[in-house]
Amino acid sequence: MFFALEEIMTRHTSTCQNRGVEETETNEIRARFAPSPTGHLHVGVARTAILNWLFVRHHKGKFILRVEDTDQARSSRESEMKIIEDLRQLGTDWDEGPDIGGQFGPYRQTERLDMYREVAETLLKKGAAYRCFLSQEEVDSRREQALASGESTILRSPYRDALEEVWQEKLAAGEVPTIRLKVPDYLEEVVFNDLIKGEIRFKAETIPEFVMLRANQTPSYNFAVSVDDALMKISHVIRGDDHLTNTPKQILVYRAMGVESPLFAHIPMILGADRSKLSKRHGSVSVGQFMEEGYLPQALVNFLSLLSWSSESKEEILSMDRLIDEIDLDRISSSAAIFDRSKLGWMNGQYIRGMDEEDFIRSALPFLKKAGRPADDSEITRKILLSIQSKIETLQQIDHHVSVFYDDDTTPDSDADAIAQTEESQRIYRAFVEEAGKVDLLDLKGFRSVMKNVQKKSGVKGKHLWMPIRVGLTGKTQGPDLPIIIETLGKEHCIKRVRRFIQQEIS
RNA sequence: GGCGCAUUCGUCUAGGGGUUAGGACGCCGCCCUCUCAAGGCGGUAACACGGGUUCAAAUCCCGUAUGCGCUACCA
Repeated sequence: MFFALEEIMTRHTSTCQNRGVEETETNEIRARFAPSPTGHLHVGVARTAILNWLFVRHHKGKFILRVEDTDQARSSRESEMKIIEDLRQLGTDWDEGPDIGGQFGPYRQTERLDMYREVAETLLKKGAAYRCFLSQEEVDSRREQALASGESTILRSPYRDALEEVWQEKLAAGEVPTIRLKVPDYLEEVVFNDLIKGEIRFKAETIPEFVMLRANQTPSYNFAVSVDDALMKISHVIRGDDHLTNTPKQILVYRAMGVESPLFAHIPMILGADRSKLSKRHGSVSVGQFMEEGYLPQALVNFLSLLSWSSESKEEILSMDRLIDEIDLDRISSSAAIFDRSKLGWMNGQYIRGMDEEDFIRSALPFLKKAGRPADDSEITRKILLSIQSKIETLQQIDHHVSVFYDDDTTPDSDADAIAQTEESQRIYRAFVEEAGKVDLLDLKGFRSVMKNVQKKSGVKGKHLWMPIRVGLTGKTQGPDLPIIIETLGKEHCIKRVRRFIQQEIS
């Protein structure tokens, strides 16, 4: 499970030098998703995962899941499990990962610590990195000074070109250095061609000589990422554009290792309604939360993939297969997108309405149960659910729309009450109670004949007859079709509900 | 402060030298209808600003403004 480092690096180096020849062999598309297990799966991060996954499946490559857990304080195994669960829920799968292993494992950074140390050591020997004995405090104060005097805040450590005696002495004295990357003296700029943003250039003096290995011997993010991507033979790095300025640092690590850089694609960020970074302040942000609120995985995936990407067909409701088929880095725009909840709602509604009966019932039942209603899959329950399928945007809204079937004593809306109080309505209600009392069974047929008689007695017809009845039966001016309500309520409940609106006659 | 990225209807976006600047969400109206939805039809609304280049600029170039990101021994 653990390759000799030199061997891996030589292999990489040689493939990159003999490109033409080895091309076919090393041409495999390999992309990765590398979350840090410090919480739930944020939709912005999920979007990155989805894009990577779609891209890989489109190109018939390999998708790698790697856990970046070097931040010991914030990482947890629970979080890792939750993230994996959410990824599965969204429909993504991976070919290599911490849970299933793979050729280039291990896939947790904390299990790769030896590799980072080895690479750091190698880079030290090659002169591509150096030991820095600056303390955290010294680094901070240098930065403050630079800021105050208006100079560049890019740190150039005094130990960068220190003589061997100097650092040997420090080492002997028991001081533990960090290992910093050396930006080569001859380097003028780092240029790369981002697959989405185009050509990006950084002047060498603006690239910090960042810490690769901390004093506690753990790798920093930029270092670990580069080492892992190189060793795992990642061909395409697709990630948020907040990493754009990290890229030159990482490119320098690849060069120091003598490894060819992967291709980069920096996708635009997802923002909240106020154009700031999408966070809890903007409402739900984790995939888990959206699932709990009754959003469908496929709708979320579809919606997320349409943020900054568009199908050439201009269609918007796209199945997983179509997304895989049509995904194209060239069609990803380069500006940030705002997370529009109302459009997500609409799209989720589209998916809900598009479900066949069985699918819908199966997905709806748990939410009915969660709402404390009898979730028994009986014929009547199915009818109730189906009657509101076109009214909801999320499964969670089932409870709200379904209450009319279960609650006899809801307090009427004010506009409903106003309708119930009219003299005409009162006439209708009295006639209804009287007529309904006469029939044995208030099923659909019974209801129709009762209403015919009510119409005759009250002299009211059309919507002036039906709306008061709706209000009398439900306490609301809107809701599911009346027939299904009658059918599920039955005679007793119908009479009971209407009766409570009848005022005592004063005379 | 430095560096980097971005800027087309309120939002997601198409279009990338010649278009009545297209679609979707939202919103408004109409139709359907016992109601609300759904569905159908229609309407509202945009090229940040200033300079160039060009016969012609939303589109190419340069500036400005604004927003965002990075600037840690966080990721």
